Amino acid sequence: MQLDSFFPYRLAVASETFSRKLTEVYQQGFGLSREEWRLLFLLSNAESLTSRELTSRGTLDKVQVTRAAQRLEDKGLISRAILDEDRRIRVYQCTPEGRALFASLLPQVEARAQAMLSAMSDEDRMALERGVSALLRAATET
Amino acid sequence: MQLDSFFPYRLAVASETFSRKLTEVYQQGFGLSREEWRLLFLLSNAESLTSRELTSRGTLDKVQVTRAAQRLEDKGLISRAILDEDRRIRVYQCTPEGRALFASLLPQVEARAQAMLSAMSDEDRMALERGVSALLRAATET
DNA sequence: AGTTTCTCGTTTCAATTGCAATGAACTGCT
DNA sequence: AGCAGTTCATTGCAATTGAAACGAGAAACT
Repeated sequence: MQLDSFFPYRLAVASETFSRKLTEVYQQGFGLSREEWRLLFLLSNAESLTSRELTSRGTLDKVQVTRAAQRLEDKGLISRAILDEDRRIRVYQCTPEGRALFASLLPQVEARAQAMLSAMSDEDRMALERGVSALLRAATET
Repeated sequence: MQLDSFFPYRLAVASETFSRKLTEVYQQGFGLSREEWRLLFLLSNAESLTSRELTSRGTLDKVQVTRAAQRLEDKGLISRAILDEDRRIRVYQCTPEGRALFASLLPQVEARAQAMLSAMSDEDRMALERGVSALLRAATET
């Protein structure tokens, strides 16, 4: 068995290199980590989200949310408040700066992704899309 | 734009969860990290490999190789020697214990992977295989 | 009301990682 | 042979991460 013909390995490498090229964009663009990027992504869509919602929607546990949110707040990209009904829970919200940054960053990230995907044939791209969707289902259920 | 319809995100999540389920096997089986697993994989195929070859073949840089090899050596799974022709370079080799462990671990890892993949239809699985191969090419070239 | 139990977010501490610096060993040039 | 530059692996240090512990707040039970 060769390592580079071992499917799990190729999947990991493919995903890592793809991901890394995208990370470069928001990393160099504003020093955002992947966790911060994900939170900003989620928050820029919604009016506001609680810590609870952030941990359930994304793939981040509560510690990661705390830390990523802390940094985003330090950078002035999101705001953090205490929920009145339950004073344990935090409510996060994008600041205008956060929304502006995300709005300028998203097209760049998408462009970078497109650049790689458009190096593939239409059939390959469709196969990838289909395969990943199926894998996502299978891996989370199994 | 929804995060969970954003392809790069779904790819990352799919790959992470898939990878994590495999990691559990050699993690619980013998406390191996992914880097250690990869090195063991490479070394169990070859008679011996130099540090130089390990860094070029795998996705690990020289620091990661040094550290993963250090741990594998501590566990008695590989041996480390100095190359005569060039005394800077290390030659790594699986010990019998290392080979035995790998031989018992690989089927388990493969079984785990198969369990997830067989939850997919044949068409989806083929699409995934094809898509990932194409992505691997595209992402490394672009 | 008071006490226990549970659910949060945050903190703490140890382990891991990434990057730059170090030192050993080789190469090429004079 | 001797020196300058290069290529290795390793190490030191700061930043990141993960897991357990913590403390505040809510819920449940008496």
